Amino acid sequence: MSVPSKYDAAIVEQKWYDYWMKHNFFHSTPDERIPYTIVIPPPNVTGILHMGHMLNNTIQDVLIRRARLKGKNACWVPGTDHASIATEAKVVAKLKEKGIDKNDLSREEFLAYAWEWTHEYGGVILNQLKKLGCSCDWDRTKFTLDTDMSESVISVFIDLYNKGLIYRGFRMVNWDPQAQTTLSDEEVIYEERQGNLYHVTYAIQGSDEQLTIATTRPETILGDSAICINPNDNRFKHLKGKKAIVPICNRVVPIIEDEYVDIEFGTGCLKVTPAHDENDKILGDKHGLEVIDIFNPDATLNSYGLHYEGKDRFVVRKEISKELKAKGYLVKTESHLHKVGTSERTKVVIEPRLSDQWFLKMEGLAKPAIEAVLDTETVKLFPKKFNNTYRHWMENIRDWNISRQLYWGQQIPAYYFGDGKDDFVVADSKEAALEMVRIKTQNTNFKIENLRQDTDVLDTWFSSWLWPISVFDGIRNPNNEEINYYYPTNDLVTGPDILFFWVARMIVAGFEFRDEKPFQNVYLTGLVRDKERRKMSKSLGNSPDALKLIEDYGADGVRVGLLLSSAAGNDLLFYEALCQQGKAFGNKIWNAFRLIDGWEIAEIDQSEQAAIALEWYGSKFQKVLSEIEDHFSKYRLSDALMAIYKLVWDDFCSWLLEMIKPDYGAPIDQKTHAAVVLLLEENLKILHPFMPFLTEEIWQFLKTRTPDQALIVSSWPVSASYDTSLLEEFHFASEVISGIRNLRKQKQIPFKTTVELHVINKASCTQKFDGLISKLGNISKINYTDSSFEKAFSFRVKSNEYFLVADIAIDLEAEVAKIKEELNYTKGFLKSVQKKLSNTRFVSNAPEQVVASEKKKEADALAKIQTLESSLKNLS
RNA sequence: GGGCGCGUAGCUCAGUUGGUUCAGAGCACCUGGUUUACACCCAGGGGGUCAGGGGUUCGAAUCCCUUCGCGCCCACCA
Repeated sequence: MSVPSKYDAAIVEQKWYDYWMKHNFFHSTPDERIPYTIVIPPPNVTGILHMGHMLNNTIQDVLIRRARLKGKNACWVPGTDHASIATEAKVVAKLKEKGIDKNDLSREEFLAYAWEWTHEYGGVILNQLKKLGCSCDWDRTKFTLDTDMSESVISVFIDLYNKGLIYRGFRMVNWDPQAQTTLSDEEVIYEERQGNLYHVTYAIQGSDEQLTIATTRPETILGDSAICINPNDNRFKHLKGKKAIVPICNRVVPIIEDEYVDIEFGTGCLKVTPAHDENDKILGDKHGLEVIDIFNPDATLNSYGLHYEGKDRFVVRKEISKELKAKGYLVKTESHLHKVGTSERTKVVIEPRLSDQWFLKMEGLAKPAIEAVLDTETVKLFPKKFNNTYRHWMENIRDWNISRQLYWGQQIPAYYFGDGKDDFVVADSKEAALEMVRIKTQNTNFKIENLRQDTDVLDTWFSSWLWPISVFDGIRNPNNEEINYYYPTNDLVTGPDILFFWVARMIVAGFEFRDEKPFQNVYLTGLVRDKERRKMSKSLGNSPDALKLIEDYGADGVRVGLLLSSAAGNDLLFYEALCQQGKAFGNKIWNAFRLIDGWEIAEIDQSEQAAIALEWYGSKFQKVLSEIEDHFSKYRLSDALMAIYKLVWDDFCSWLLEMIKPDYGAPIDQKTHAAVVLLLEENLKILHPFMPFLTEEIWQFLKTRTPDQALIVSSWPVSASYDTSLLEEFHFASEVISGIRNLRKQKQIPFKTTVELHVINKASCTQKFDGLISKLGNISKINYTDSSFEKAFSFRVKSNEYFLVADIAIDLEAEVAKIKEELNYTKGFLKSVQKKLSNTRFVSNAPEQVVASEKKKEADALAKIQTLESSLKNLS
C-alpha cells in the first residue's frame, strides 16, 4: 500500500476504531494480569458531548491506553446516568410542546414517555465518545436505571434503613418550585442578588405604639407567627410580653425574646415565619410558635395569602410592598445585597419548605472516608489542594436528603399501611412488604391492595455513589469474580464541581459496602473556559461544537490541543488554535514518517556520523522517557505530552533525521534505516495514548503485522540507563552548530556556501560530533589550531573559539566591537562571581558544592576572557 | 463572615527541600529562507524589577510580615 502524502484523519480514524473494535482490543475479562480499571463518570443519558466531556474522557483514554501498553489488563467501564431531575425536566418540557401536562399523566404513563425519550437520545453521547477515540469496554456499558443497577440501589437503601441510618423526617428542606421537588443542600447554588430590605411597621396590641421590622421577603408576613427581639436590647424592653398585629392579615402574634436576633442588623426587630425560613423554624420550635405555610408547591400563595391567593411569590412581593406603602406600614426600603439559594438544575430561587422527606445520616459514614483521604492517603486527590476542600465539607457534613418528588428514578421502597407516622415498612417488593406488615400489625388479613408505596424516588446521586461497585455487580453479588478482580479501581477522572456530590460519596459508599476504597487516585480536571475565562455555556454560545472540532482537526488533533495546556485542577482556556497546534503536530509526525519511508535502502556501510547520531538519540529518548514516567506518576499529563512533543519535533525530527539524512538522491544504509525505524516505533508507543489514530496508522504502515501486533496492544518502551556525558557532548556540539547558523544569518552567508571552520580547542572537547557539525553547518573542513584568524568571523562556545572562513569581506571593526562587548560582559560576570567568593561568610556557610560551582564559574570566565583578549590582540 | 489557592515574557503556565540544569517552556511576535519529508515548514532573534513594599539570610521567584488585585469552596445574619 502506498503512503498518501496527506494524512486524512477522518478516514484513518474511522478505520482504526472499527479495527480495534473488531479485534476486541477494548474488552477486558479477569485474568492473571494486574488489572487497571477506570469507571467513567457517567454522563447524563440524554446529554450531548461538550468540551468538559472531551477533556475528561481524553484524559481517561490516555491513562487507559498507557496502562494497556504497560501490560495491565485495562478495563474502562462506560455508561450513562439517568439524571433524574435534569431528564425529567426535559421530558416535561417536551410533553408540554405536545400539549401534554405531566400532572395529567399517571406515573406509569409518564415513565413510558421518559423511556421512549431515553431510547431515542440515550447513548448518543457514547457514540460521540467513540469519535474521540475512547477505548471503553463497550460490552460493559451500564445505565444507572438498568434493572440490576436499580436492584443494587434498593438493596442499599434497605440495608441502610435497617442499620438505622435512613430515617423519615418532617424538616425544612430546599424546595424547587419549578421542578416541584426537594433538593439536597449540594444542589443549591447560592448567588449574590441585589434585593431590598423592607422596613415594615407593626402595631402593638392595646396601645398606640409601633415597632418596625426589616425583611427581605415582605410577602411572607402573611405567614408571620411572632416578632422577635433581643432581650438585651434596651430599645425594646417596654415591648416584652406584648403582642403585635401583623399588617394586612391583622393576625395577633406574640413578641418573643431571643438572643439570636442581631441588635445591629436592620431595626433590631425580626419577624418570625417558621414555615418559610430555617432559622425561623428553629425559633418557632423553641418558642412553640404556630407554623403557617402560605405557599402552594409551585410557590404561588395559598388561601393564607388572602387576596393574593394564586399569585406568584415574586409578583406578591411587588404588590404587597405597594399595599404596605399605601397603608402606611412600609416606612423605608433600602437596597440590600444578599445571597439567594437557586436550583442547580432549574436555576429558580429555592423555597425553604417544611415537608416529610427521607434522610441519610452522614456523620458516622463519613469517618472512614475522611481518614482514607486525609490520614492514610489511601485515596489520593490530584492536585492535592482539594484535600482542604474535602476536609471542610466532610467534617461539617449534614444529613443527606435523598428523596425527590419525581417519577424518573428508583422509587423509594417504603410501603405505608396506615396514616400514623410509623405506619410503614421498608422492603424490596410489595409482597415482602405485605409479609412484614402482617407481622408488624399482627393482622394476617391485611390486603396487598391497601399497601401504598412511597411516591418519591431517590436522588440520582444515591445511585451514582455506588457506580464503581454496582457496575461490577458488587452490591447484589458481593463475592463475584469481577468485583474481586477490578475493585478497587485505579483512577477516577472528574471535575471538582462534583467532588461532594459524587467523589466523596463514592468513597463513603466504598467503605460502607465493600470496606474498601473505590479508587486509588482522583484526577480533578479544571473547567473548560473560553479565552475570556468565561464558562462554556449554551446561552453564551461560546461552546464549540465538539464533533465539528473533530471533523476539522481530527480526534488526535483535538486531544493534543486539549491536553497541551491543562494541568490537573487548572481551568483550561480553550480556543481553536490549540487544536490547530495538535493537528500540525500530527502533520509533522506524518511527514517524518514519509521521509523515512521514502528513503531508498542500500547495502552500504553505516557512516560513523549516523552511528553517533543514533546513539545520541537512544540516550536522549531514555532521558525523556524517564521524565515522562515521572510526569505520569504525578498525573502531570500536559507536561508528559509536552515532553513528547519536544522530543519528537526537536530531537527526532530537527536533529536526528537531519543528522542521518542521506544526501539528496542518495540511498541510506540498511543498518541506519532499521535503527531509525525502531526509534520511530518507540516514539509512536509513547505517543499512542495521546494520538491513538495517527500512531496506529503509521505503525501499521511500517510493517505488515498481524492484528495482535497492533500498536494499541504492543508494549511500552522499557526504561534503561543512558549516557549523560554523551548528551552533554551533543549539547556542546549543538551550540557550535547554532553558532555557525547564527553567523551565517548575521553575515548573510547562504547555507549552500560551504565554509571552513577553525577551532581553538581550549575547552578540550572531544571531536566525536565533528562530522555532524560539518554536516549540519555545511562545513567543508574543521581545523584545530592555536592561533586566531584575522580574516574570519568568530564566535565562542564556553572557552572554545571558532572561526568561520569564507570568501566574504570581513568588517574588522564590527568584529572587534562584538568581541569587546562580549569581553565587557564576561568581565562584569567575573567580578560578581569573585565578589561572592571573597565574601568569607559565603565561603564558610554555603555548601561545598555551591562554592565549587562558583569557583568553576570563575575559572570558566577567566578562560573565556583570555580567549577574547587574545583574539582582540590579533585583530588590532 | 470563615477557609483555601493564585499573582513569573503579549497569552497559557513550569519552576520539588532557599544556591549551575534559576530566570524557563509552548504559543504569539520579529528577521531570513520554498525545486531536494513537512510553509500545518526550516533557521535565527527580541522580550520578564518573578504584583508592590518591608524583613530573615552570605544568598530569596522560592521563607516570614504587609498592601493591592484575582479566583474557588463553605456558612442561617432577617
